[in-house]
Amino acid sequence: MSPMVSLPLTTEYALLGFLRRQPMHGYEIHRRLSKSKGLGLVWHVKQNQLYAWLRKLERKGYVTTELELQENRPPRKVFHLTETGQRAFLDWLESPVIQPRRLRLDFLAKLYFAQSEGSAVVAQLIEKQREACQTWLAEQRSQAGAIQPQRPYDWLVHEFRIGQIEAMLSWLDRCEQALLITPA
Amino acid sequence: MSPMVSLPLTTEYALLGFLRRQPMHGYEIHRRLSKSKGLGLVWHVKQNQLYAWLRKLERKGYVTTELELQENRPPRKVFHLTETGQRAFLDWLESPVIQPRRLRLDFLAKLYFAQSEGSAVVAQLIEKQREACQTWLAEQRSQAGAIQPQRPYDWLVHEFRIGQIEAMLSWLDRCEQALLITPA
DNA sequence: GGCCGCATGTAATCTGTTACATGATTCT
DNA sequence: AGAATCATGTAACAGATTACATGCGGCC
Repeated sequence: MSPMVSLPLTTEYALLGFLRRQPMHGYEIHRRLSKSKGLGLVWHVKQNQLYAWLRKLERKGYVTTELELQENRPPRKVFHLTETGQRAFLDWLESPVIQPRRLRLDFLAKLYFAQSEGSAVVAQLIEKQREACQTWLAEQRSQAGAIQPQRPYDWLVHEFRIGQIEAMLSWLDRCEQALLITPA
Repeated sequence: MSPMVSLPLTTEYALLGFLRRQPMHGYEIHRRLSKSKGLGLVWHVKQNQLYAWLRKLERKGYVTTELELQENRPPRKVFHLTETGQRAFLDWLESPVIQPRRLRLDFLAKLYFAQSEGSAVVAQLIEKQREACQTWLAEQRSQAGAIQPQRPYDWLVHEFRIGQIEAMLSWLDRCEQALLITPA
């Protein structure tokens, strides 16, 4: 079902997503992420950590490197996505996030890359995530309902989560409208 | 303004909050946090990390320890809050969180401990946090408004944040009603 | 002359997780 | 007999952050 080798973090998948569009060197990836547009709005990486991740992706076989020599400039290490890397990325891209707090970074990153894959991928991602949100919502509502009135704090904790998830659900509707009803 | 010695994490302040109510040993703190009631709903700590933090708090002078010997049981290391520790805790308790994502853990923890300090503290904490939320909201709205229609993704990112912050604001109203209008 | 951009990295430090160690007692 | 509870910890590893290193070229 899921890939053998586990990459727990979004960060690494997001790097694969960048390399899927076109082979790139680390500095260039960092330059793009530093703009506050697109994924740069959501995801911030320190330069040296970026290089560390790229080396790790190479070690794991998700990318290969090619040295591009330049005159009067340091050589570039250009990273290319492998078949394995592509499969890992697409598996990640198509699965919804499994914790509400993961919407803020992980889901927004998935949505960003899904746009390049066409509206069918976007539509499916949104729909799967909506289902996950509805499951969380039902769970939190049932827990909130089971709380005795002597425990207002416990009730408020669940109410907080319920409010956040409800906001996610109506935002997912907005996503559909903005990305699917009006095709760019 | 803020305390000299920096404790960046909530976790440590929350420990101070526990010890403010009564001196306690590590195992007991862990036992209470393991119940899914009160702060245990929000904050989960691994046992060995808990011990690590308590040692750190002692090193920093926020707590002192006293060994409580028992028959047929391992001795307990009982932690007492110092003056310094108390001041650090109260400073933390009264300040709102400065990033929206900090509501989920940090603010809920502050609110939990504020309850023991009386309704004036609760009321002030909620009010300060409301103001912070309104500032964030205005900021996100102005950024969302400045986006060109060719960039629906960027707009959605801000819309996501706006929705989350709005939900926080109406939840803060619910907090006032649940904790202040109907006094426990 | 000094700083910024290009392009890559190493080293040290901090925080957190996992797994393991101890050793007595009480529960099943 | 084996597991769970009490009570504390160590050791090893994973992740991220900070600071520092290199070395050339162009700009002010």
